[in-house]
Amino acid sequence: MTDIARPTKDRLILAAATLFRTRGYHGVGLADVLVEAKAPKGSLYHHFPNGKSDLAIAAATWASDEMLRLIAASFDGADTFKAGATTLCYKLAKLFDKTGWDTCPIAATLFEGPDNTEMRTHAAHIYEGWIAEVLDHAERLGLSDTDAQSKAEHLFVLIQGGWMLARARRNSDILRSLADQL
Amino acid sequence: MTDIARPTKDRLILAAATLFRTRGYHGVGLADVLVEAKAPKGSLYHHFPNGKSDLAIAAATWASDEMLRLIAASFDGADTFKAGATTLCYKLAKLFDKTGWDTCPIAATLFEGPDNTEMRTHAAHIYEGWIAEVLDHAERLGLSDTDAQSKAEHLFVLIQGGWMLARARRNSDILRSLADQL
DNA sequence: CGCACACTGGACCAATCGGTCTAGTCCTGT
DNA sequence: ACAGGACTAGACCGATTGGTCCAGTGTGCG
Repeated sequence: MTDIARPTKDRLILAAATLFRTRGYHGVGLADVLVEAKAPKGSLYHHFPNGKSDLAIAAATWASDEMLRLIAASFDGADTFKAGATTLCYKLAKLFDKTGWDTCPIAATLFEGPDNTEMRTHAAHIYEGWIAEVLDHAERLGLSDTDAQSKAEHLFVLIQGGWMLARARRNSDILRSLADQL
Repeated sequence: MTDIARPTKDRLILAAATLFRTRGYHGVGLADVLVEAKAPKGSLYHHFPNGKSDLAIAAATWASDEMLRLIAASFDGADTFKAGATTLCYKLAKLFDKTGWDTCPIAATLFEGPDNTEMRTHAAHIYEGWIAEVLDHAERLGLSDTDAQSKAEHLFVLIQGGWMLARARRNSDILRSLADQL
């Protein structure tokens, strides 16, 4: 609730994002997070009064912000939609190789949690945010409204599905070939 | 190990498949499965000596077989690859509406589990099986080898990503529009 | 100085986790 | 009839789970 994010809080979010991404919401115990973040339990419940679910939402939001930056960085210097999309796919392939074989952080963190409605709507909100970001760039690059919406959704679908196949194969090649399908 | 699958074993597999699909491997306790399957714990460990992980693999295999049947049913009466793929997408959309908003059963069951190498390789094997099944139909319908491989992978990616977006939106429309992208 | 408050540290808790074990029941072949 | 294995039934176990609680600690402000 304070204006400045504190180191401990950040460490918790980062640790949670990393762990949830690789092992899923239920697959990670608070103990794991606390060890990874080098923080005591008291701190966790100070910063996130609702405990694990609060932490999950914060972690997912953080991961989403990273993705939005990645999208922006890919499309900002692009002349065409396809060029931007291709750059994004290649950046994601690189990220995949670097971070290893994890799931989409949002799906791992929010979809799988308790029936918690808040989590699911937050996940949907995040995904629509990604599509909206792509859509903005698509329109800026000259696509018609309906075409832009369709293209943005299509890119989202390709990336999600491609990431999953890359994960199963432990090989990022498929991600790089995604742009050919646009 | 017997030749005939017994009702109790089937009930366990079915219950596990359903629960893992909706809440993920770690999100489901054995107690949940046993209640759903109306079976005691002794039966579970009789049929699946390695417990939860055995059960997960059996559930994933069962789910995969269902998917293979769905693919076959979609392509068997089709004249073109695109027609078969379209039918498959529509069948999946119907399935989505019927079963509700779950994840891909394989991903939910096997990806998220313990570091267990067996589980992950089994998941990869299952996915390649789906792609191979589509690939067979693609070649039968006249596509060249390389084209067929690419098309089969592309369809897999579209379906996985589309299902995820459908889940977030709780709306299967996107699945029906997938075939336009082929 | 000393008060207030944000934050840390970790002991502690009930509940639940996956898994083990054994006694009992059922069915089948002889 | 009876032996023996397949299967059921559930009590029980130690470990771990998410969560609570409070005594301390540091720091900034009066």
